[in-house]
Amino acid sequence: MTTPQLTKNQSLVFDVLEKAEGPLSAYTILDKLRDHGFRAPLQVYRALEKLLEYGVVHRLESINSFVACAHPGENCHSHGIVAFAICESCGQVMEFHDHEVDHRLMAWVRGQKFKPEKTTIEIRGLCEACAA
Amino acid sequence: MTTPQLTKNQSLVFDVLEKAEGPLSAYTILDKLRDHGFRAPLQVYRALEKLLEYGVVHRLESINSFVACAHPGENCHSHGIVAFAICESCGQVMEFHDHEVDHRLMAWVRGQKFKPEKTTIEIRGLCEACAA
DNA sequence: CAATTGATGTAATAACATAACATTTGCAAT
DNA sequence: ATTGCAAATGTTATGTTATTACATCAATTG
Repeated sequence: MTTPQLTKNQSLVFDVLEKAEGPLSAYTILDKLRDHGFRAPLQVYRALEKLLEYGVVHRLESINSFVACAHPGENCHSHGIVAFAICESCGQVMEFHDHEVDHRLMAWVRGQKFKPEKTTIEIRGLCEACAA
Repeated sequence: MTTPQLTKNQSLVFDVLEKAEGPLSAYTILDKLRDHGFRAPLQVYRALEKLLEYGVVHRLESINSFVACAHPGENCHSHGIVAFAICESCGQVMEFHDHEVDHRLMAWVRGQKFKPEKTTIEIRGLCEACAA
């Protein structure tokens, strides 16, 4: 499954996220795109919806923000569950994957006959630089 | 660390959550407590803040809702990372703990010298009954 | 060209959360 | 008992995040 050609709005939103230092809220993205004609939140949310679907952007549930996938070119959906470490001081996000974690979680849900659709793993804390 | 005596508002909020079938939003809790004199969101959020601190209530980040801890009497904070399976159809929540998952995640953050404060693991999908 | 589909534009509103400030309550120290 | 403090509460207003509803536009296809 490859990423389709992005539309104009999708490209604009994606570019903003890619150039950002860290995660951005939808409204922050909106503000950054006012000059490009964006006027309403929905323009951002609709683009984000597609970008999430394509796996090129992640949503950070615990901080209501969005971040470009750390694996440009690859399809993140194929890496198993994505985990994030989010620095509460500087906002920097580290993305990682751990197959053993995936395996344990999936073993648990299988035991419950639970059918997983979307899994969130987010660790909030302080990055090395900020903890010092 | 034992749970202190709850205040009036804290007790009211906690009782609502305990009697609920599943997670509730802060505003749903507010509505259920109008008869008991609640008028403003802050009354709910302030109580929730304490209940979260005491570990008797959990916040589900991915659905902006709150749920009573599944281990009444025990202190949930001592169980390590709490994970949730949330049924998107019926809203039911299952709470579980997996020490191996904790171990893997903590090993990863240690490697990054990241200092974790709060970790979220939420699996959304369909429970056995709803998947049928 | 008509019909369908997906993308976009716009306004309004819903849902979630906090800031700021005033007041009250519980309780320890004197 | 009274003072002083910390925690809890009450209230209004506002800030932030997300969606509904409806109109329009563009590309594709039968």
